[in-house]
Amino acid sequence: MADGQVDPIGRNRLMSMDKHYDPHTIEAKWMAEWMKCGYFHGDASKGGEPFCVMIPPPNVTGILHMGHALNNTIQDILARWRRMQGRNVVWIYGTDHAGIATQNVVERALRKEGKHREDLGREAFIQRVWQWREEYGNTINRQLKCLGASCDWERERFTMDEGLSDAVAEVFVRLYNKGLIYRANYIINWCPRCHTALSDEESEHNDTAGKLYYLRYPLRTGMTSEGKNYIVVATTRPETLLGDVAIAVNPEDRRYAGLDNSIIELPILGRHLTLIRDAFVDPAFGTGAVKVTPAHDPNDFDMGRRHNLTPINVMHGDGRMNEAAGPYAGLDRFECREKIVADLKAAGLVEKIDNHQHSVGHCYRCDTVVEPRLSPQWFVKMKPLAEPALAAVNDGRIRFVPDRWTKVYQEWMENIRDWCISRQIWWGHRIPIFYCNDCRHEWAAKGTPEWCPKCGSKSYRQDEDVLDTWFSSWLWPFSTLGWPAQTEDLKFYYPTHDLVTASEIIFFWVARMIMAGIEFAGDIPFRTVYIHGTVRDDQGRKMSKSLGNSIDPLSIIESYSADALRFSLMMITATGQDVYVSNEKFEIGRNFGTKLWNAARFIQMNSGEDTTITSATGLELDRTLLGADDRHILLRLNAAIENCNANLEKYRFNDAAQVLYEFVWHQYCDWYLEYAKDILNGEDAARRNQTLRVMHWCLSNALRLLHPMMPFVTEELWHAMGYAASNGTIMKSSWPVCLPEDQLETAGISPADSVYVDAKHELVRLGRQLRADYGIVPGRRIDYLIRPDTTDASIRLEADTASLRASLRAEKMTVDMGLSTETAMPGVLTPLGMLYMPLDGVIDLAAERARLVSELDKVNTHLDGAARKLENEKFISKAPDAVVAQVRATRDELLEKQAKLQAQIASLG
RNA sequence: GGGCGAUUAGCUCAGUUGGUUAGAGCACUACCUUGACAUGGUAGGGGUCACAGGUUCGAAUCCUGUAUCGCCCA
Repeated sequence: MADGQVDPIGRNRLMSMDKHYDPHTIEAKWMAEWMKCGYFHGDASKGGEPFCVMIPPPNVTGILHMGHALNNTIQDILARWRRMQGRNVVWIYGTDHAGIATQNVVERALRKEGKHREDLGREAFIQRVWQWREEYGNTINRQLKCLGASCDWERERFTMDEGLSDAVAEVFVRLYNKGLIYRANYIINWCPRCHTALSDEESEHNDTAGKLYYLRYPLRTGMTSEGKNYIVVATTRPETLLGDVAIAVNPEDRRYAGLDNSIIELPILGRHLTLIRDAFVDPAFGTGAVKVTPAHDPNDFDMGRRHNLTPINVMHGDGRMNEAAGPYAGLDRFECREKIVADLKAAGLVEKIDNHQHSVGHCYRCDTVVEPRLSPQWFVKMKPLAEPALAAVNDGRIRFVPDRWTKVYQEWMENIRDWCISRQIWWGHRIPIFYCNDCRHEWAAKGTPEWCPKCGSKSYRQDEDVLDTWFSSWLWPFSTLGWPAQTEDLKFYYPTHDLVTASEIIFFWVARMIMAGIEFAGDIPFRTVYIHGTVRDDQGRKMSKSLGNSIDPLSIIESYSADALRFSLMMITATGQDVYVSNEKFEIGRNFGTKLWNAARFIQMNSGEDTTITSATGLELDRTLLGADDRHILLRLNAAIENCNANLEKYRFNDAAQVLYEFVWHQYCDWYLEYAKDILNGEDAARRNQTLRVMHWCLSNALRLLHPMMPFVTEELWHAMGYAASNGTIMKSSWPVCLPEDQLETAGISPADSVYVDAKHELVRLGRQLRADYGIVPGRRIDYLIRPDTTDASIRLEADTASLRASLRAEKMTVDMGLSTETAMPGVLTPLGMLYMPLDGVIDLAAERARLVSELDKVNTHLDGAARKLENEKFISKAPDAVVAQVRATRDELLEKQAKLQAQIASLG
């Protein structure tokens, strides 16, 4: 509003609108207004048809990046669209506590004070994290509001909330009692920096340039087939040799025959190793002999178990070598590697060192090289949970969009491995396992037990570890709705509808939610999983802090508006494909917003004070007052509504955006408003009034269709144009539906109108081209002659001469079927007939002929193609009749064109 | 090593079960300050659909192979 006030009644229409839409104050104003009015709030008790979306909870340490902008724009479109369709919508927002990441952040802050978390102790440290969360943990919440996200902010949840923590404990106890949670000494991914175990999914494998060291292990007894008194093993991590317990070769490998009982000496430490034979060893890799270090390599761990070997752990949790490393104790693992290689070289035990590209696990939170480590951890047995979750996708109860992700999911589910859920950190849900100090009993319980359930002792302790953050996230779809209590919300909104997320967390999150939903809430957590692409820079690189190629969505909002950000993202993001963004791409949305704004401004300038015209609730049509373009734009609007809906139903947001862009800009603004100018400036008040009604009707529908993508400018215009009179907000307006057949019929609107006007537009374009070809300055008014092909065309064109004159800037427009051109003049073939431009001056016959001949060439080429097809008997007999008929029609049309062009060329003499 | 995806105009991408003359936005060229909009208008130029085979009356579209790039898993 001009005065910056919200006008709930909507009659306070803009008297003057700026040429340029200024989003800043307007966006903030409407977000505040919507929240104040509670429009985003979902209430189960109001019933109706539910629609529920769960936000992928952003990390509490997170700030909004382009990936969030894309992800949440899509969710917001779904939420706003369904809300306008009358569904009872709730979009749940919240954050997860991001155990490792958050602890890292707070530890970093402590370090600046020269402190370590151990200095504070567990309780005080956790207090400190809560404090941090209070202060900084709300950033993304504010940022999402800048984006316009219509989350139900009243329901904000946090994975460390009391309710969600209760759900976590409940689930742990149930699984434990069911025998699906177990503790085992197992080789896991260990982050020496974060000092904790990681799940397989949290260890990211990157191709890394490393070295392959070929080391000689002396033989105490025996000799290789080549007569050597040592065995050469290849390894990428020589420091782990300190933990070697054997040498392994493939059972089929002839090279090492006869060495089975030999004694092999471990370099440096001098330990005696034996040779084992295991099919796991690839004879083609390295020398075909590998060192076996069960405490430091998952494959070696498995081999060790198969051969009853005792693992030797040579490293501390922080990546330094321990006492078992002998002379290297205390060294960091990478220092140790250098030192050990130097020592081996000095001892003549290094055969060679090759460059070697290999895949190395890195901590997904801090990028430190992960160290496989043997340690006692808690695991969830996944097979029993995976089976029903796999079935839910296989039988179509849950659908992935795009479909190809189904296979990725199936693959992972079918080969699922147990989930390591314990983390050796402090920030998170502490594992609810208790150990009795007296009778050694171990049990799982919610809350704080009073005594040991077995012996009654009050002396017990709780497990020190906390749970993986995903152990709370996998419960998100129902824990946020109150589970384990059977709340009204849970009954009404669960199962939820659409889950919108990125492919990176299909395993981490999506798959596990499906398992948890079925296991604990008794039903699938959602019906559709829409997987969108990754946001990349304009060179296709992932956006990252280290590359410095990130584009901050807030700076885009600042310079282009949230609507522009949202609409641009939708325009350029093909379903499920990665999206390349650059600053300039956001001009699409900004320019479109300006176009929309100015269209509205134009209408408003022409509307006067008659508020009945501007009603958005119904359209009165009088067939005697409708021109062809009025009828045409109403048909186009119907098509836009239909296509927009169809595309939204299919999650084809870019197509939906394109449909609206095309309708508003190219149909409504380029053609319809231009056509309307003539009527608006005309004398016929009734006609003027009818056209204004159509103009408003189309705009009000376009605003509603656009609202899910561009919530702010559409709401502003909704009020500015007076459409808010009945309901106060576009959010509560009804989602557009097509004008029904009978109303179209009553108004005399038929598909033929659409065909005719499209043809007329083509005629106008060709007429303008003729002007341009002859260098007629835009301001000059000239005459045109049309010789229509058919009586129908003639009648329609006859009735339309005013509009044709206006679009072609013509002085006189003659429509005459019997037109004969005695004098040579420029002419062009149009879908409705020949269009001539009689010029006062002499025409350039040669140039005109060349123009027509080139046109004729094109026609001939296509004619040849069509003719060739029709001469082909196989085509006639095998192609569907409809296709053959189509080609015949095309051929006939081209023949007609050919004849006309030849006649025109002949007329030039 | 296994799987998935991509390769179409200078750039970024559409092209939905094979069927008129392969589309859009940006960029480019020319003209235009016209009473909504220069964040604009009008018109225009620009593509051997990565390559090689195959299936078909007909292939950007289906199949096989090759190349390049990217992602996931091991």
